[in-house]
Amino acid sequence: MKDIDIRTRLAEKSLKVTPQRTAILEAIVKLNNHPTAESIGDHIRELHPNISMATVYKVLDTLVENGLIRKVKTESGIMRYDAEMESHHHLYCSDSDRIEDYKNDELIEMLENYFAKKRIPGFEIDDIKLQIIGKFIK
Amino acid sequence: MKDIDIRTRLAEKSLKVTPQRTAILEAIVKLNNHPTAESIGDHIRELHPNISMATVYKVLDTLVENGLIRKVKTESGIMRYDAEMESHHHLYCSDSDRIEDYKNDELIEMLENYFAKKRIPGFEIDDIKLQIIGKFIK
DNA sequence: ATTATTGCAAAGACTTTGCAACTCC
DNA sequence: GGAGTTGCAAAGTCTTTGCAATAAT
Repeated sequence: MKDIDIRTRLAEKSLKVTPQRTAILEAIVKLNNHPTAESIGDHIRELHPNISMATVYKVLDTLVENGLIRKVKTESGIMRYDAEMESHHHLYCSDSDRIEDYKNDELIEMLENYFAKKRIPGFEIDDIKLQIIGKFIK
Repeated sequence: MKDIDIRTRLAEKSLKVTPQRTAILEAIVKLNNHPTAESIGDHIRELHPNISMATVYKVLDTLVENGLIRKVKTESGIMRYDAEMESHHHLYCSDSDRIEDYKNDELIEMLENYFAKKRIPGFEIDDIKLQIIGKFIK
């Protein structure tokens, strides 16, 4: 995602294109590691030394509300953010705080087929997320 | 799980059987609703008016460490607790903070079979958790 | 008797809010 | 120009920590 795309994506949502917003969205895309608010702030502060964490949080909320990024929940309760908006799952390292995206259309399809046949009584499914916990091996 | 069982389960882990611990473990089992630390505290305070939240948190940590309960992560970042230790998944209500257990051995087996065949390169799976998001219908 | 646990108060981590100054459209 | 956004400081929420008093084995 290029700089121009980032500005476009903000504008498409009728969001004012500010340096803080472009920097934050760009950071999440570039870091590509499900960063925390804190690490986004640290990264941005190299170019925008004056950005405040309040702004980071406000912008993150705005981006989530507008469907430009997603929150990723963690065991520790610290929120992390992800610019990948397509349906995908997550690999969680059981030894560290590493989280990687895991895309697998076949798996998504298998689950959709399964739940199309086997309904859950009293429940209407919107989305399914897999948390795959394990170890990254070299 | 009866009172005697709760005391036994604590003792089996070489944990001292205190009124606070039995009350907290009993509350999680009885509430059966993935309570937060706060709602556990509120529930217990009816019988133990003096229990402190610090104790609630310490006991919850101890119970998690000893495998007697589990933490359930939520979108909001507030931790919730679950006394169900068998492998199971969760139904998350997209309109409220309701979370229900979802047990389905067939589904677990299907996923195990799938990942037995289809490995994830560079990753060794320990556990898989499904978060099924949707709406409870009456 | 020994060791672990409790409760209090205080601190900590992460996040949100109020508001005046400032920016973008 | 006007509505929306930023940054600061302060407050809020949830959770953890230190430590003396207390309770369990």
